[in-house]
Amino acid sequence: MGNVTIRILARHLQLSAATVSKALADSHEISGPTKKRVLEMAAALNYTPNPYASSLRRKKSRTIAVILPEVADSFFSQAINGIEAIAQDKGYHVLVCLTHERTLKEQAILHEMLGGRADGILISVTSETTDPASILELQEKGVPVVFFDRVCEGIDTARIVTDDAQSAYKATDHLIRQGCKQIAFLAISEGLSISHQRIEGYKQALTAHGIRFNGSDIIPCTHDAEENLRSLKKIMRQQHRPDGIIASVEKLAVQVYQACREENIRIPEDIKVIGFSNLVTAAYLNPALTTITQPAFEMGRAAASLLFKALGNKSFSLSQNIQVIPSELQVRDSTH
Amino acid sequence: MGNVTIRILARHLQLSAATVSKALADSHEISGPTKKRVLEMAAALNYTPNPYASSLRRKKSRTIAVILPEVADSFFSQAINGIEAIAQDKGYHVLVCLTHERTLKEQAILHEMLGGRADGILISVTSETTDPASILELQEKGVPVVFFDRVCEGIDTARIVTDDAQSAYKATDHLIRQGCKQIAFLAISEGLSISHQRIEGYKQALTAHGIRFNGSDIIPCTHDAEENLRSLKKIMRQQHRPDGIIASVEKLAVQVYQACREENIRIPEDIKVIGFSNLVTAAYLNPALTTITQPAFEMGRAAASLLFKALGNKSFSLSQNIQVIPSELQVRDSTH
DNA sequence: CTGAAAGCGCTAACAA
DNA sequence: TTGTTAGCGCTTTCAG
Repeated sequence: MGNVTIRILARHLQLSAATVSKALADSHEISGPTKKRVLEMAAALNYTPNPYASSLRRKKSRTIAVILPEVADSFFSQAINGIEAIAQDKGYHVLVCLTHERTLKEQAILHEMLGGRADGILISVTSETTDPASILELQEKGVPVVFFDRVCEGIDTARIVTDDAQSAYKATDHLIRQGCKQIAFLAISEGLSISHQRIEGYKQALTAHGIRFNGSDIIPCTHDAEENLRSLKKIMRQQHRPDGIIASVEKLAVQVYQACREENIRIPEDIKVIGFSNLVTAAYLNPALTTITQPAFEMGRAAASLLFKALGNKSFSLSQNIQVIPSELQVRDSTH
Repeated sequence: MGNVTIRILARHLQLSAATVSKALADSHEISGPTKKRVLEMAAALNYTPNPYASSLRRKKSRTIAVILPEVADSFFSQAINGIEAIAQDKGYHVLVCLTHERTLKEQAILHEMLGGRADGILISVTSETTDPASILELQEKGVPVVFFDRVCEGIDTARIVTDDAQSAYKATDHLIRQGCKQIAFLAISEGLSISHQRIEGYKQALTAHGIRFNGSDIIPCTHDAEENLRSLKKIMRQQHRPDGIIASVEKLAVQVYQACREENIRIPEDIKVIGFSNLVTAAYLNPALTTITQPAFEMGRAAASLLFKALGNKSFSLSQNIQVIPSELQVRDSTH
């Protein structure tokens, strides 16, 4: 490819490769005039460094990996935006790796990271993840790992989360105050800590209002939209249909609307709905959806910032570093 | 980091590094038993290859870069999902680079790519991009570039687009048939080919129906939501308010809803609205939004597939390779 | 079928 | 302040 390398630059300048390298790195060992000459020649020959040679030599990649279940919902999209913004600012690159909610894929990706592809990892685990082994392994290798949103128990590292339990409490409390007597909670994988937290908050709110918790009000949902829709519609047709629903993730909220429409159930008259969601369109839905809005962008930024702190300062400990960024209850028509 | 390298593996196995390398690559030069021994040892020592050493040596990174304006809307999110799916399948990694709609940032990223960070590029240009120079430069270096959605004129390479002109035609035609007499077209940067195409389709539909095109019905919009909202509200307050609106990108559709609400304009009674959008919630908006739905995921997949074809076969020419994946008009209440 | 040797492009000791 | 040298970990001739 006749690529221009540091050696070629050096030859043109009658300098050594080392000098050129240092000059490009703006090292204090190099004189002003030389730096200037080097920079000019680099521009003239359109020099671009080979990042992999540098990575190999320095044993750092200036790349972070973001490992996510999927990028097709508002939360993760917004989070990526936040992460990328910080990374770009620090001169880092962002590798996006999707697990498609599969632990196996996740483990494969994590294992691969042992090779040093990324200097640090931001991860939101799959809903199946239970085994922390591959993450521990990375940590032992000295690769900092920061969890955001979906954390994995059994690993002591930084976590950026939102106040899941409290938010669920607020949501439930709100529904009860709006007159709901039987509130269904649409849950994804119970293994997931956010799921667990949200369920806890839900239970506590029930208790606080003297309502007995009924296990069958927790509706386990899947990642199969069709399947969810079927179960939701079935619930809507029941004798004792719930009069309130909490959708613990964005997709489920949309599916509730769909189920209600297909079964001719009116929101909020027949059933009140609240969703954990970052939909920009929440206010314009029919009816406007009451949401627990998560600070996705901020969580992304916070997670990345923390990771870069760890990257910049080897003695900085991520351990026990838990940041809780509160979500916001935005009351709209679906719970009137 | 006491990392286990091919040399260490070799020492443990009493083999040479070359043999181990070949065995790991499943080379036909290596005997079955040896391969097996190597693989077992690799697993036992938890060997993970250093991707950068390999990249440096082979001059390919098994990485593609996706360069996008932003990832915060449904179209690009879905596209990334499609791209990542294919890339993962091919054993490639995906670097996501955001330009934040800035040409300068875009050029910097593109220029950096000359260093060989990625083997191929998928790009959807910013709305400001006019200068194809940095992209040409990459092509000259032999880095395949595939455009998707937002293409840049003046460069001969593969493009995955949707039928922008036709879609806009259909949208306009639909509004006219629904009785609209004055249709406003909310445009983003006119330099952008998709914008241009869509405006063309709009004009043609007007002409086909014998309606005179009025330049002031093209409303230029920005990336500043506040600003757009202000201009939209101003339009809503006009004497001769349009009775139909085409939002040429997703964000603008949402802003129209907002403006209408704040100005007490009823959709579809006072004004009919249609949006280019991939919102999963379109059907549940108030009123349900008539959309031109783009095949985002498919476009992502198609773009990635094409790129990998070029990557896999150096003699495969991306030139003149234009794939048009049609969008779909989904009629809903906002144009009734 | 296996191994020795060279080198991808860069950087970091160390010497001058 | 600049240069020499070695080597990051891997792959690829080429020789055995």
